[in-house]
Amino acid sequence: MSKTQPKRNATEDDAPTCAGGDHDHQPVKFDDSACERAAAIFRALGEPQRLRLLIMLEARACCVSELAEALSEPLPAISQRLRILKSERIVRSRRQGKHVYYSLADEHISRLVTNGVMHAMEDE
Amino acid sequence: MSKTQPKRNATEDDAPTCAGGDHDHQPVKFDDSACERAAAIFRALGEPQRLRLLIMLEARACCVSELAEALSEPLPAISQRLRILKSERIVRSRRQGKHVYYSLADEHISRLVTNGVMHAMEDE
DNA sequence: CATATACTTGCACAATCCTGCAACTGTTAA
DNA sequence: TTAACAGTTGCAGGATTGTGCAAGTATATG
Repeated sequence: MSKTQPKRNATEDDAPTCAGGDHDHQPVKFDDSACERAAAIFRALGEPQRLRLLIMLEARACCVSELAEALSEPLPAISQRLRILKSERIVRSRRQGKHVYYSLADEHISRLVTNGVMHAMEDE
Repeated sequence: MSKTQPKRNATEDDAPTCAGGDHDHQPVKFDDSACERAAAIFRALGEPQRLRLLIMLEARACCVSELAEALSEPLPAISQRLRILKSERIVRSRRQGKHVYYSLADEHISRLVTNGVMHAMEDE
């Protein structure tokens, strides 16, 4: 046994969350794929342009041209970003006439966005 | 005036969050730099390896070798990732003897991580 | 002081991702 | 059906980023 770790006590329950084992009676229960999925969501949120889109959508559903005009950016760029957000199920789209309205997928996402921005505004 | 947008009503309060203007009496108040900062945080969370680190740190503070052993990865790799997380003030480090203990920076981050993973586990 | 442990940093390679433009699809109106 | 509007998709640069290994720093121990 390598003595790299400081070894708090001699018992064996040393891996509280995500060691290599497959015991699932831990306080924070999560599996490997959930971790990857969560990271994918965070990555999608991790870009100023996309995040700004989401902040607008948090207020209300918008169509693509609305977003493009509000942000002063070409329409294909907006569409592309929405596509990425949709592929992660962060936004959903519904067609209405010749417009496509985008909105946040659920309350969970909404809270995630809000919390992130709140945190960013607080400590800097 | 271009009639690209569907124009819900004729009033002028059409930009609820982040239009180009500089009026700050809106429901969701946030400025440009906050958006970029928030994105930077999300981006840091947006990688499975780093996220896994954070999930471990959510349970308790760990030193680098602990994390390296638990995740079966070379120590420099862990250190590198922690460096990135620290540069975004997502984790903080405190030295204790010959070990350096890392922990989440604050409750806000902890909640962000938890919410993200929870969401990921729910709908897939 | 010299050595071992614990961790950090630098650098180069590879992969991934964002962007912009052009072409294409779908919907409404004449 | 044709034309105009709304949005999507494909593709090729260019930039950013993750990874691995080697070398460097810092702290404790003999």
